[in-house]
Amino acid sequence: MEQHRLDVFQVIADPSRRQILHLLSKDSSTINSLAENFDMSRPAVSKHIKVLYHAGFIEIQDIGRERHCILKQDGFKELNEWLAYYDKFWGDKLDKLGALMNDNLNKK
Amino acid sequence: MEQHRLDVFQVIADPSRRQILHLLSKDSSTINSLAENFDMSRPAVSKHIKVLYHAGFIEIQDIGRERHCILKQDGFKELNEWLAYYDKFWGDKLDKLGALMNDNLNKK
DNA sequence: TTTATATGTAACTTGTGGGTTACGCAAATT
DNA sequence: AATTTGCGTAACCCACAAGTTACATATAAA
Repeated sequence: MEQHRLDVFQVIADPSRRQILHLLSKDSSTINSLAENFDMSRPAVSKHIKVLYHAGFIEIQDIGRERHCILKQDGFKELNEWLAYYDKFWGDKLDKLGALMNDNLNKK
Repeated sequence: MEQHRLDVFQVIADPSRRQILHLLSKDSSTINSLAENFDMSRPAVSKHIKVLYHAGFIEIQDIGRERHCILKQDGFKELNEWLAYYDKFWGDKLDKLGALMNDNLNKK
């Protein structure tokens, strides 16, 4: 039900959000317990959670009045694909260099 | 001589900058010829170039009055490392799931 | 040497993202 | 039933990033 699909690059641009992801990689936790790790207010964290959720970085399980945030892979995939394109670019560049060196070796 | 080391996440958060990187992956080019691909003014592109440069995404060769921009790997590395951490996270998670399934199989 | 080109930069404007406080509500606790 | 807890949201503020225009400079072309 994550409608708007935010720009994942924008989403991870914020250091606080990256730290939230890092915290959640250690242990999934609720919004309040996440907020304890920050200077900012609890509503601010709540906003970040909303953003992370809509970008597919976390999922949320409502347990009573608590919201448990759990890391989710979807958001990362888009980033991985973007980087893969450039990884390929660098790879190709190396290949071409290698081919060139081979050519030169064969010539003499 | 790239002094300040900008936050690479912030840097790639801008869609225009990502498009510049993409254009440069096709062909290295000057600032003016880059600007032709955009609606924004030439100075705006110039600024983006500066940002990309200081974050290690491009290098620049001055040829006469022209500045040739070439893709550079440094900036991407930091992103790769960040993502690698989470890739490992997902990998480990799968491993644990696999171990659990194995345990269950052995029990019966 | 005059003109055109390729660029950097300063000064300014503006939209918006990230913060706040104040409030409301439902689920627990007492 | 009253209170506390965990949370969402609305309304607001403000710094800043990203754009603009105007100007300066160095190189190339005429």
